[in-house]
Amino acid sequence: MDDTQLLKGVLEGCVLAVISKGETYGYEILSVLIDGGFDNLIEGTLYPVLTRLQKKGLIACRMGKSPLGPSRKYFSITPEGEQYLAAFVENYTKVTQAAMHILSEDREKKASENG
Amino acid sequence: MDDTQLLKGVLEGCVLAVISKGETYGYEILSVLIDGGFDNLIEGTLYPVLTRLQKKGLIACRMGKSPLGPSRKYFSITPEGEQYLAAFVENYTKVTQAAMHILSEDREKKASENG
DNA sequence: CAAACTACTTGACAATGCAAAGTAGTTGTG
DNA sequence: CACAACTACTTTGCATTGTCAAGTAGTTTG
Repeated sequence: MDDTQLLKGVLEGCVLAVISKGETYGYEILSVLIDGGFDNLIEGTLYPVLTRLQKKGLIACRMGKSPLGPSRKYFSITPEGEQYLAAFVENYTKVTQAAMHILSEDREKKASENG
Repeated sequence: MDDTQLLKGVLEGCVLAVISKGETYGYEILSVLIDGGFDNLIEGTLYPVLTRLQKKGLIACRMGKSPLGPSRKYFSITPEGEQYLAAFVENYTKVTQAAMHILSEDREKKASENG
């Protein structure tokens, strides 16, 4: 079973949600999401998402030093981003409920028609 | 807000779920899904999904007369399809829970840091 | 034949995630 | 300095999938 398609779009919202909790940077977001259950997430997937969110004006970005390695790009959510996030959560909830409703309706009906 | 990306992959599972409830055909599946909350779903989206499911061996197909219009393609789920559907539901539930967890963690934390 | 409805098909397109590789700063070993 | 390991961000090429727009075709009504 391939999760890839199920992440489409959801990932963007989740990245935005992580940033909304406080200024953070790519590598940290990556580990938060992996810990949160997005096991197979890799840099090549995450960073383009950040670029897109920035282009849309949903997050702001500044360079900052790291105590450990190279400089980091710190991201924070914009007012537009917060609006978008709220709308996203609402929308995602609707889609998920529609899907879960269809996926969970008992399929026993069919079986009982045979008996 | 554009739902398009959120449908990726989910739609396939939902179509399979509808078929699993009993033999049916494209136009009917379309109306079931639209009634179920997938408002913007159109033929050009649904039929390719059916073709894919068939190619994967998850559904079987037979031609049958219609009491109204042209012949219909009736679909029914295969044993493989049922296995796939069960795995899909489990998987979708996991991804959804991970996403909802991240999306719903209170973002009040940030606000309270300001006050 | 024409119009309206049912039903399925197809081609061009855009968005997004993934794999794989690359660029670069920092720290530690020798 | 040379080399490796770790942190951190970037880029290229690709596959999958939903949408738009248009097309094909059977049935009924006039």
